[in-house]
Formats: sequence, structure tokens, C-alpha cells
Amino acid sequence: MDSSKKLPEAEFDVMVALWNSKTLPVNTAYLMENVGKAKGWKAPTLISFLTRLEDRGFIHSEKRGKERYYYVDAIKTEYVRNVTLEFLNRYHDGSFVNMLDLLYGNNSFTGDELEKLLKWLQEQY
Amino acid sequence: MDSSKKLPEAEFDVMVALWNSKTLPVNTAYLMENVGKAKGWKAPTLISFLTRLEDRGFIHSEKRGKERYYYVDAIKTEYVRNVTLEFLNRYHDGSFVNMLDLLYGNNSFTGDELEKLLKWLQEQY
DNA sequence: AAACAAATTAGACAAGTGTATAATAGAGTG
DNA sequence: CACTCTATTATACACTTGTCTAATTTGTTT
Repeated sequence: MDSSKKLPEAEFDVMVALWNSKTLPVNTAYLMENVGKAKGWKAPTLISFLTRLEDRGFIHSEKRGKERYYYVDAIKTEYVRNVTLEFLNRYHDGSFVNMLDLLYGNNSFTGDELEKLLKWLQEQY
Repeated sequence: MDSSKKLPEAEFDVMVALWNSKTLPVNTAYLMENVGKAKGWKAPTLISFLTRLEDRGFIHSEKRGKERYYYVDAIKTEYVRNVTLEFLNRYHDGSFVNMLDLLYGNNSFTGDELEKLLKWLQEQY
């Protein structure tokens, strides 16, 4: 598995549902309920994404009777971290502060993000 | 032009070259020099991306003699801002503090990002 | 004006992504 | 065991993206 390569959006959505699941493995029905339904997917569509995720090595599965159950192999924080670092490089010269500046450069903080930032900083030491 | 829709990577690279240009319009030769060459593109490849960018409304062009010249219509900060907000929503629940935490949560600041952050904050008021 | 050269345009194609229909396989029922 | 569900698998197909080769246009030279 190469968790540094970005997944297609639909496959990522499936991963999120898997990462959010309290218990594993989960079957296709569970995933239809938790992500497929909202997306309006037919079962084969979902299964198609699952197959591709398995090919990429993000998950693995086993068949019990006529149903298939899925296990997660990729670690969410690792994956999101990689994607985020690549994003920063590509769009903000690799600097988080550059991004912050573009977003809130004119003191235009949204809601309580500034407060949260200050609080976060205090907790950092 | 819908600057909120993310461009394919290659087209974005062309936009960067255009946004970086001191003068406008620029011709294909200039863009080959400034982005196509490094990417190893043949001229028609570059022109193909330019045509698509024009279709999307990010740029427009005019032909002078046998050469074509390109003008920029999309604003970089606007585009990057949109892409960034979408990224934050998708991967960090819309909160840059969440992102900060994932990236540097264990006091694991890279280089001088923390200093820059503190300095940036001071400048904010 | 015919020929050349440089640049563009037209068209094509493979890979990747989103999505589904039709075929098949496993489990239970009379 | 033949029948019927239900879930899965096999395929397929349209679009998008990256990339190019061949054809065409246009300015410049004999």
C-alpha cells in the first residue's frame, strides 16, 4: 500500500466510512447504509470501489457465506498527513503559515478559529 | 469561469506559469520555456492544456500572425483560496486548527514553522 | 507564386474514475 | 433437489486527463 498516493474522491469516502466504524470488519450492507446510500450508489458501485481499494492495498477482505467483510489496513492520520503535506507543497509553498495568511490575511478570521488557534498554541508548551 | 472547481494538475501548472509572468499576454513559446520544457511536454501537449483552460474560462487568447497569445482571467489567490477551503472541509472538518494539530500535534514542528506562526500572529493585531 | 519553416489545430488514444447492467453463486425453503 | 432470494462478480461504458502524431495554416524566402 502506498498511502502517499492520493485516492479518488469516491474511494476516500468509502475509507472514511471504514475508518469511522467502531467495529471491524464490516460488510457491504453496513457500508451501503453508511456511505453508499447518501451518495446514491447502487451496491455494485460501492463494491467496485472496495475492490479497487483492496487492489491498492488500503483494505483487505474475506468472504463469509455469500457476504464479504472488510478490514482496514491504511491508517487514517498517516494518509491524511501525507495528502496534507502534498497539498501544502503544491498550493502554499510547503508553508502552513503561507496558507494561513492567504486564508485569514486581512484579520478576516471566521468564527472562533483564532481563539482555537491561540488555545492550541498554549497547549503546545 | 468557475474558479471553485479544481483544475487538473497539469492545467494548474500552466496557470502557475501564467500567474508568474511579469507581462501579459505571453505566447506558447514563453510557456514552453517556463513550464513545458521542465515537464517534458511537446508543444501540442501544452496547447492542449491551454485550450482546455480557455474552455473553462480561466484564460482567453488571441492570434497574432501564426502565434497565439494568452491572457489570464482567473485570479490566483481566489482560486487557491477556494481550493484550500475545499481541502480543509474534506480532510480536516473545515478547521485549520485540526490540520495544524494533525501536522504538528506532537510538538513536532518542522524547521521554523512555529516561529513563523508566532510572528504571523503578532502581526495580526 | 512555389516552397519552406514554424506554429497551431484536429483528432486520436490509453489510463483512471464513476457508475451500472447482466450473469453467477450461496443460502434457505417446500 | 429445484426454486427463489440476495449478495457478489464480471463486464462494460462514458468522461476526464495526459499525451501525442498527422494535418493545416501562415509568414518568409526564393
